[in-house]
Amino acid sequence: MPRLTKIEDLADRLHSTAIHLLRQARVQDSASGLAPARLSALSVLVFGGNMSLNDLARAEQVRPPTMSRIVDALESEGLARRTVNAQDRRAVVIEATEKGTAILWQGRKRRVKFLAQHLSRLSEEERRKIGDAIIAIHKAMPRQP
Amino acid sequence: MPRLTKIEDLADRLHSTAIHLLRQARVQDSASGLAPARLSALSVLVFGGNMSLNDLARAEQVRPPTMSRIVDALESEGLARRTVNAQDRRAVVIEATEKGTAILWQGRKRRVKFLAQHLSRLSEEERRKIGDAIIAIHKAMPRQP
DNA sequence: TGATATAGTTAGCAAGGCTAATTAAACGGT
DNA sequence: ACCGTTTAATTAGCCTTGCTAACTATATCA
Repeated sequence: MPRLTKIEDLADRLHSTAIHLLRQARVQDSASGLAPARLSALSVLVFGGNMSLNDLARAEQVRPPTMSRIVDALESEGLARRTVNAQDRRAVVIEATEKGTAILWQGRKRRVKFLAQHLSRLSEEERRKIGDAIIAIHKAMPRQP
Repeated sequence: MPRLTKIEDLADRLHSTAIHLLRQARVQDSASGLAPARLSALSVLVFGGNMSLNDLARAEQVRPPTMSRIVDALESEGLARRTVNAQDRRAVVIEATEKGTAILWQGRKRRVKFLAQHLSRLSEEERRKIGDAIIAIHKAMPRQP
């Protein structure tokens, strides 16, 4: 067993906690009837707005061919649509349809409600601590370019 | 836009923060040269100790056939081995090899070091807040049976 | 002993990750 | 104005990882 400094020990527990939390929240997603990568891409579209395929691939940390296929699936399910960008006719603009937006909001509500139910069992004080920690974590881990 | 209560707003931000944090940490994993599911299963073996295939599948929230194939891959890479359980000859005991254990520790160190580097930019006070929040989150989200 | 239950594997399918190669459009230097 | 280069997206083809259904082997128990 390697020796861990205090900060590394904190990092380790933070890491495990994040894994544990998302693993539980993810269970709610099956109710959407959408496969994980499709749900995640749709989420970026709904909350990030219309964007090109390359932008969407970058946001999801996958390669363009992978995203192209995911968008194919979303289109065939009527959840997103492609239009050509008039300024640059090589590029496409991908947008969520109304149906896609609605499905995504339902799923988001399920996840958030699930977490909120658990958080509601804590005291005001404990929830304040979590809020403080979120601010600190965002300070420590800046958005990637 | 739906109205969010304070608790749901906290849940939402907690959720996004966890996604963001793990997305960044995950980048470190490619250095291990191991596919994600294999790395994760190996991690359970190293930190959870030897166990049966069903136990390992349950721990990873996958079905036994999926885990059977992942263990096949780990075995063929010399990272884990199967032995028959002498008490119940239907069952197998899966254990990490020395090589598997070493590779896992290296990867874990990379992830933790990465997070620790970011956390080290915070004040003692901010890190204490994160530690407090981890305790509260564990209280709110109990381990699954 | 024989029916049933349990542990694991095999077979076959779908989703989602990749690289390499292709197509079409835009850009840029001469 | 042209031709070479770059860029956006897609196509083709591979691997990994998820699933269910069906099978084998062993254990359990009435």
